[in-house]
Amino acid sequence: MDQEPLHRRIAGDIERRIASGEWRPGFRIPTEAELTAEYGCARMTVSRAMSDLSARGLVVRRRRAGTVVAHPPVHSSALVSIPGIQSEVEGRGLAYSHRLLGRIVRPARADEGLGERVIELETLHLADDLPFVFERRLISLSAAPEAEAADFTAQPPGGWLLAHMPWTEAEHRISAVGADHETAAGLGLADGAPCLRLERRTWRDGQGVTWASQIFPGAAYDLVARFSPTKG
Amino acid sequence: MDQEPLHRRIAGDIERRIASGEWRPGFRIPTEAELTAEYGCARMTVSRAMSDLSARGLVVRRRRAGTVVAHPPVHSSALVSIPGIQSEVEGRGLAYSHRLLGRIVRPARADEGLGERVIELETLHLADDLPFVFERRLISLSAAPEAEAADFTAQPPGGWLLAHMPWTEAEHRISAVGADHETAAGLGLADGAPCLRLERRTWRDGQGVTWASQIFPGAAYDLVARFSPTKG
DNA sequence: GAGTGGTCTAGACCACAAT
DNA sequence: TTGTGGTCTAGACCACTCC
Repeated sequence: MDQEPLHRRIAGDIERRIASGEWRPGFRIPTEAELTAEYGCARMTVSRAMSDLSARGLVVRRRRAGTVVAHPPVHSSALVSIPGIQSEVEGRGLAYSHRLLGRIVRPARADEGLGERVIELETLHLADDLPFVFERRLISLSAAPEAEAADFTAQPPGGWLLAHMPWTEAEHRISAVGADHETAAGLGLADGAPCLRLERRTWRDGQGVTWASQIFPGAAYDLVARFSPTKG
Repeated sequence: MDQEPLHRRIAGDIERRIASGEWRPGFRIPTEAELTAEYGCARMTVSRAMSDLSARGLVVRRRRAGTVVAHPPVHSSALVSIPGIQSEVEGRGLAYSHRLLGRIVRPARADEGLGERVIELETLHLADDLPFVFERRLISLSAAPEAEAADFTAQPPGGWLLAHMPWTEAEHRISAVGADHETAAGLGLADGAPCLRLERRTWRDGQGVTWASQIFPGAAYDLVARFSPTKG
């Protein structure tokens, strides 16, 4: 009967009226006192429902002014799923494999933000033995000294890092580039073919751990982002 | 002194210990009862702090088992900011303008999911009078009949829609493409130059409203996504 | 069975902003 | 001034699930 908590029922009722267009952006929602009376519950229960809606950006609450339905964002944000390559490949029902193309250890440049020494790796990721992603990666040996002894032919760098150095902060940059000669050769494309580049930087406790540039053939790959203000 | 609510101070304290690595993934956090004693407050206050952390994915809570620090996601998601072009341009301190290059009204194709008739628009967006984005857009005249009479030379289609048909659901697709001849001409690029394509579909209450394909010069544009499990 | 989180109550005081 | 949300209390009962 009563599985759904009351605060979620209240939030859901309001959400439905917003989604259906019955309550348009700018519409002033009943006050907590009114909703408390309507549902016959304590004010804190209504308050929790409204706080949840507010946290999800569906409504805007201001003291004295009351609660109004939010306007859809001009600068909208959407959750984009940043794929782990291996799980991405396997999720498509293909066999994942990888080849380590290059590995050197060298001093880090100051602008790399990765400490004193880095290991520099080039990896080709394959799906059913066909090239899928060309990856260049730097790993900070200050942050992850164990990386110097790791066998990156057995485990790709991304997987190794996930297991050994979980990050606490990440930044991704998505851009379009033409494949340079080396990348084009690795992926079997024409020089200059449009590719999606995903750059990823991660930190652990403020210290730079790794930088990676992953290049996907443009024709074969999409990032999809969904945003639904009414569905979290 | 006491501006910060107690529940946020509690959440912040815990967050800091997770971010610093003091409490690693899997670590079992003190129970609500223990935290209640530690902070000398009511249990609901602690509960709210922990619920917030849980909603943000920093911790996982299970009855009887207690609350543990969450493992970082394998398949991570990040919030990517999807720009409104005008605000993007103005945010860079440049002057925004636009030119309507084409406009026709025609029957919709079934696979477009936009009702019976659509208006098809081609718009060039400029920053300081230099081409910045080439946009192709379809607007459903079933969902937005007023669009047929709108003056899209005065207001760009995106801005008009935001004002007249706020969406409730959106999907974005990010990919890399080579500029076709028309796009290249519009943006002043060589044919086939790598570009970032942002496709956007929006719905209002389940009904398709618009589809847009916005093409950014690859060299001039990045989408940035940040993810920080410790900072929301 | 007992420890844990999930929800809810019926109050209270305070901060803020519109009037 | 006063209406509104923001926070907090000190309890309570319940639902899980591990032991």
